[in-house]
Amino acid sequence: MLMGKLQENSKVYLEIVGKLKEIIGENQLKAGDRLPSERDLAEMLNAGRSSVREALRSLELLGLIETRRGEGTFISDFRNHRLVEILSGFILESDQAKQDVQETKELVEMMGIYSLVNRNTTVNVQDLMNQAEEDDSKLFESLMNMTGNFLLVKLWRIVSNFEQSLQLSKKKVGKQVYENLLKAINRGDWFQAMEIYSQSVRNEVEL
Amino acid sequence: MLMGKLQENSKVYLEIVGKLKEIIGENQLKAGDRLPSERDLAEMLNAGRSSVREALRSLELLGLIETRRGEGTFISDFRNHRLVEILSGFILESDQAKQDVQETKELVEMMGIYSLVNRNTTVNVQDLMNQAEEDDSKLFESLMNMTGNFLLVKLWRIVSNFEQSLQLSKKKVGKQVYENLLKAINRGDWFQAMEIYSQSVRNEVEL
DNA sequence: TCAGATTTGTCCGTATGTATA
DNA sequence: CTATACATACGGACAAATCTG
Repeated sequence: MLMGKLQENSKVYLEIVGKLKEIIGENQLKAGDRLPSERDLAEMLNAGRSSVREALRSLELLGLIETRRGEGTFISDFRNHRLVEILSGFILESDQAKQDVQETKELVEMMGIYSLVNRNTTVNVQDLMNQAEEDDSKLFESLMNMTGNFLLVKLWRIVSNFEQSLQLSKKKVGKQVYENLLKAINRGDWFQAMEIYSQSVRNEVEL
Repeated sequence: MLMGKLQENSKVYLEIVGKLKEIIGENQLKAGDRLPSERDLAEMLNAGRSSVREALRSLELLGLIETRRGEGTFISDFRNHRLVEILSGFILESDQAKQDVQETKELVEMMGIYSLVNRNTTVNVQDLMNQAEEDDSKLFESLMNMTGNFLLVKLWRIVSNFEQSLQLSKKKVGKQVYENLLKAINRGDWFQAMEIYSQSVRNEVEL
């Protein structure tokens, strides 16, 4: 029956989701690594194959794993979750949710900027400006990476993917703004950096 | 076999997820409304009950629907989706991101403070100080709630819970510090507010 | 209180498509 | 080509919870 705790209110497939999380963490499984087969998992966790499948499907929809018929189940890269399209289809009618997504992304970006200044990071202005030529997102992804805070990087990716799938209108930002922002970071002037971001990069959120 | 399109590479449960979205849309189903039973859905969509369950479970894990034994399956408030919790749970469990947890929590708190100032929020100093008496976390949870940004609140809860489970040592912060912080927020002086937080509340992070 | 119907929860058996050695 | 391993999918069976009359 697979009873994780004393009083188990949770359902078997939820317990399995938790177990899978532990398995991934303990074995340090990375993207591309293979999970045990459904039957092995069912035996390991003392549960039915259907319950295992329900757990695996749930995680597959989230984009955390990928199952290929005849091969097995594999950890996928968090960046590849097509979950956002599915979820955004459901929450599309909620303007509040959209607004939260955009605002959160902007807050995460501000966190990154603050973190960079706080660590006295010197950024390569020229390189980053070239990346901004292609796509504004590239610039911020690089900035997030430079913080060295992986959690922040992953949070940014999630929210950024979400924002793109929601097709929110984005403000057009001039090159000069970014250059000033980067220079402020290099000067260690976080007050100025935050001002620039807040006033020139952020999208206005009507209150 | 349920073939939605001509050549379908997609799996049955994914088609069912799509169909469910249509059913919800066409019938204008709102939070609390009941979906057809699993067996009815299986018959309607010409699929097996197991496949229907896989689809329903996936949506349940996301927090988009809720199933209750003996009753049925019901639409949830989409604002309560659990995307962030689930993804973050896996990210935190897997990566060595644990070292980033504390920093990220502090960044989230700073962004919350920034958001409050940015929205010209006036906080009730006395109430919040009382909450801080019990537990410092209470104070910040209330502050995050006041931002009105659901995602930010969720992020804070996740990171905060995880930080507690890591049993990190926390700095002891005096009452006067919090009072000054709250007053700075009410003055709209975010520079001062951030300085107070940064210097007196944050734990030093060795670089 | 009670009995019967409905619904989800869980597991199992079987058949099949696919990839690999 | 064969054999094995694996996911995909369906349907049956029974348990447990809930609802209805």
